[in-house]
Amino acid sequence: VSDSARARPTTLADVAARAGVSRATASRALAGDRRISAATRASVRVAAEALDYVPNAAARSLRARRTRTLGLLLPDLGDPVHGQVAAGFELEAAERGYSVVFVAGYNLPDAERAALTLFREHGTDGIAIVSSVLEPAEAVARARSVPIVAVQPDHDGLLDDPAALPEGTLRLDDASGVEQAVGHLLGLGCRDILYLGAGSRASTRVRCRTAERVLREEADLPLRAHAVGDDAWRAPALLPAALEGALPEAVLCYDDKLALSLVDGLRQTGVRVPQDIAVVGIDDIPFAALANPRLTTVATPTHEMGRLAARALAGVLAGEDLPAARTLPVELVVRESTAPPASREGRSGRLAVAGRGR
Amino acid sequence: VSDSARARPTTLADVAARAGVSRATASRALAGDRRISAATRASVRVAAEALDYVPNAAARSLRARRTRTLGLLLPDLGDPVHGQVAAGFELEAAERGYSVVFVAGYNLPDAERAALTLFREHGTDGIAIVSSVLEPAEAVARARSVPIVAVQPDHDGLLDDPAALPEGTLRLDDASGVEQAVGHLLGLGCRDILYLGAGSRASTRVRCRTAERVLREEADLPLRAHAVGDDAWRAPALLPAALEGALPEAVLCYDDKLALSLVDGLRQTGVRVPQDIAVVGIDDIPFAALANPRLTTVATPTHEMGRLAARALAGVLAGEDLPAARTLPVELVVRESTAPPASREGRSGRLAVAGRGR
DNA sequence: TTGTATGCGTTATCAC
DNA sequence: GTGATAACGCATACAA
Repeated sequence: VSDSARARPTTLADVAARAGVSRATASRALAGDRRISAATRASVRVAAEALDYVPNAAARSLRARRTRTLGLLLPDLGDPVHGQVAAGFELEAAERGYSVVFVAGYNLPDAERAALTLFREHGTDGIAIVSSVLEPAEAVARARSVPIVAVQPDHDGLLDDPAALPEGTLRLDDASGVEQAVGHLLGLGCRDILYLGAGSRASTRVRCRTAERVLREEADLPLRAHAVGDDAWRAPALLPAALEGALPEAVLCYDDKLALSLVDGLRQTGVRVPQDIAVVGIDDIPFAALANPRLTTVATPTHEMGRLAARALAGVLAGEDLPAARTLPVELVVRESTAPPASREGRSGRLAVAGRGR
Repeated sequence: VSDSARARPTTLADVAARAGVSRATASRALAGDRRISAATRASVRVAAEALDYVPNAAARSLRARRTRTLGLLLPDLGDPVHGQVAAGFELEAAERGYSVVFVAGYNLPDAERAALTLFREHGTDGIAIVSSVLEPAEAVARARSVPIVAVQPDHDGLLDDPAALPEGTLRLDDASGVEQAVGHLLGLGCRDILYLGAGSRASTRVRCRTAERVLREEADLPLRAHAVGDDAWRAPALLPAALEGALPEAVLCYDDKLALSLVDGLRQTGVRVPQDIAVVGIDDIPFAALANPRLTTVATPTHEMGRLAARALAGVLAGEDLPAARTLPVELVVRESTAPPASREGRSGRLAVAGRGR
């Protein structure tokens, strides 16, 4: 923190002076403008180097009317899934010369609105919203004609019309994931299946519906369902109670966090997975593969989804069209937490054992 | 994306015109300047509201020479620990009216340098660097007199002079954590202890040294040590080999990721934790508590550390002094992955059983 | 190929 | 209490 360091930062004018050219020429030279002679370009570059010149982004943005900045709104940076999306987004953005402003919205509509306003202030050239609870129409309106892509949206309208997604939307093939999971359980011979949801927003309800439909169509069986709070996974001991007393043969959980927590809660009550009950998660976070038993789950390309979001925005800003809404494939990974109920004669555990399957 | 939306955004001049005042007055009114009459302030506010005015951050920054933006440099947004730090940082920053630009540096010196240059371009008012491999002196120099705090630094100089940390540095009490962990293992009766490091940067070596010292001082025992790559935790099956053939009584791992992965790898080879070997991690990520066996680990206040970093920067920008380097307390959480070797008569497993303790 | 001049939207300095 | 005006640092339309 020396005095000289505190001095006024070097500007383009300084560089121009040192190179003996006008500011305009210096500007063009540093931009690599082919109209400037190679010799001049080189000397300007040398001067800039010597003075340790770094352009002022604010001034550039003000003049150029673009910031080379992207905004990313997501529920929570600390969440393993969203962290992964964020990492992919930042990586792709950086590779394309964009920096990223992150805002956490915690699934709060007002926080999300505030984030979009913040992006407007900062003049972000593009916006990605992950798992947003705002209706797409509102989000687009608030983006003020700045390109926006929705990643795995979670607004209520999803329930009414899942197909009506704006351009640029990126989502996981939840339906396929749930189908694969339920199909797997059915193949194992499970008939009494429960869906354990987290929260009551659209995404969990859509998954529940899909599970219900698949179970009905493929086996003419009813689905049991129960929902716990968004943070219920933090209290594993309370989770077995969500199984409604009667232990199902299998549980499909909203995500891996919940599944891993449920497995732990069950262990506390003496219920063994998969011997007494099968558990499936969704996401395939790294710890799903390290759990004991290793978790059977639906692998989702979260990092890639982040990259694709940034790539789509960079594409638009490079003059391309925003790609049509896209659904990314997911794949069931069968591990140890699921097994045929055949192996479950003499199930143990404090919970009552009662099949509700027909 | 209507044409009207694409139109030039409303500026302060528009607001001023609508309110029938000058731009200067409008600016002051919106800033809540007490010299402007309450009536005028109100009418300007109404006009701004009506026109949906949002100030232009670039223009403001250019003129005001501050951006109300903070830069956060960390190794990887997708990592559970750093994600937690990032979440805390963003939360505290937002509460204090700062937005955050994130850059991932992946422990690459050049990437970290580039990030600091980026922050300079953007004129961030403050900078936090998490787990940076740059020497503090270089980081401070590159910050160009912008306040900078180092969170849990990881530069090589740490090895020579752990005490020489610049103001504002925030770090975990690694020494205490390792002491508690080793003390716990010693108390359990473990004599043959191995430290399993990740990578070869300073932080893991410091932990190794501390473990060595504690073991020597408290029990006059030698420490075995082995290091695997930064990403070795992704391949659990390969980890047991790092135990050097002879199964130690206990393993202290660089972090929870590695510990959980090791436990999984051991399970594949038929070695039971904690019956055959005790495993301790560091961090207490959420999944440490959900593992089977639940992981004994050193809990670190990662989210809080992020908050403190943002708070320190906001404090400096509000005129306070940068707080002195601070070491945050950590606490051992004893769970299921550690047990007395007494219970280990007849250890099983494919690995040779050979104590090297005296 | 290079230079001159202007304006981006805001805040701050001065005057009234 | 309010208004005119300058300046922040850069990119670009226009001139040469």
